[in-house]
Amino acid sequence: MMENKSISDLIEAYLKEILGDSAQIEIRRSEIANHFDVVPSQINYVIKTRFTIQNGYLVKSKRGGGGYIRIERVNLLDNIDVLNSLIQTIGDSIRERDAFAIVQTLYDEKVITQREGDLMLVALAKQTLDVGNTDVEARLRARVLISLLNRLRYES
Amino acid sequence: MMENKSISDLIEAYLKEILGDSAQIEIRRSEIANHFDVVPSQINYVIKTRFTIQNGYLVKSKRGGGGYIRIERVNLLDNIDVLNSLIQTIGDSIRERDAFAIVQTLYDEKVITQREGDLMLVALAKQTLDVGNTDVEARLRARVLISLLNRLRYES
DNA sequence: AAAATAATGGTCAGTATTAGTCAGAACAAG
DNA sequence: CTTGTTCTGACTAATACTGACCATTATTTT
Repeated sequence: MMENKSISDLIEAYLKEILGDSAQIEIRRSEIANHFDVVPSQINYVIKTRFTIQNGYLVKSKRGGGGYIRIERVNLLDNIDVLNSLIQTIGDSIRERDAFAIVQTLYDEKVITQREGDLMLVALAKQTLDVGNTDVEARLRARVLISLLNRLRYES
Repeated sequence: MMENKSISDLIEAYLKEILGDSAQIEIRRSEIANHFDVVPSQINYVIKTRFTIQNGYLVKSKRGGGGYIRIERVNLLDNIDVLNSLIQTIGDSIRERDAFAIVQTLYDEKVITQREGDLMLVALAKQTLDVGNTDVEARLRARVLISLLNRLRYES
């Protein structure tokens, strides 16, 4: 077993080094690329493979003058099991009443507050998502609900 | 790491600084431009991108001798007129970035908590609402956002 | 008054400066 | 050799900045 780390590994370690105890860092893609003498897009590769939400990182960026890439460490919450099992029952399509039941479950399990639940209900309501096609609407609802559930897995 | 802000960011911060707790300020475009050593039209750029109604600001101006640009801070939900004009600018279609700006403003005004804002953001995100058609997506986003706003409006 | 001039701000298209995407080449492990 | 990972670069997208030209209002001159 060789100790030969890839450059991507070194970049990962470097970023985590300067992250240190900070909640977040802002870097310039070209600077990091320059520092390691690689093409800029490799920084995207490193971020995409090593700073995912599953690993507890949120990444945001801005282009143009004064642009940056911000890497933020987030706390993964411990309701993951509840959320995972709920996401599984959704599939790629869900009716309004079933979505509402899931929100109710979240509230019962104290994963969300009442107000958060109310906002979720509005976003999932037939009235809001109706696009004239019941199938499309149910798929859309599933996407919205899954996005919401995934967001509940962590906090910034 | 380093804070590499663009000049537009600095101008934005400066204007918000002198705005302070005041309801409004009146500036001279050429003065600000001079202060930061940029062309006057960049002030228009900063205002157009950072002091929109979505961001919670109303801007009026007058040309000619004694001309000025007035920047006024407004509350989105408290003021019926402001909310109506906001909903009007949303219309039946809105881009992700404009929707995000509105949610940010609601958070800044303490109308919603950070977590509520985060949930709203994912419900409005391109990733969530993308249905393969940009127009349909933007219309959906408008409906979701207006539903959420109305929910917040009639709650308090 | 009317006309000219001065003193403002507005618009828009073009350039500059960042980051993102994606397909494919290069490389490493089995 | 096969498969999965790393690395590259051409192309794309988003944001910032600039300057020439336009529009509006106030002031001065005739």
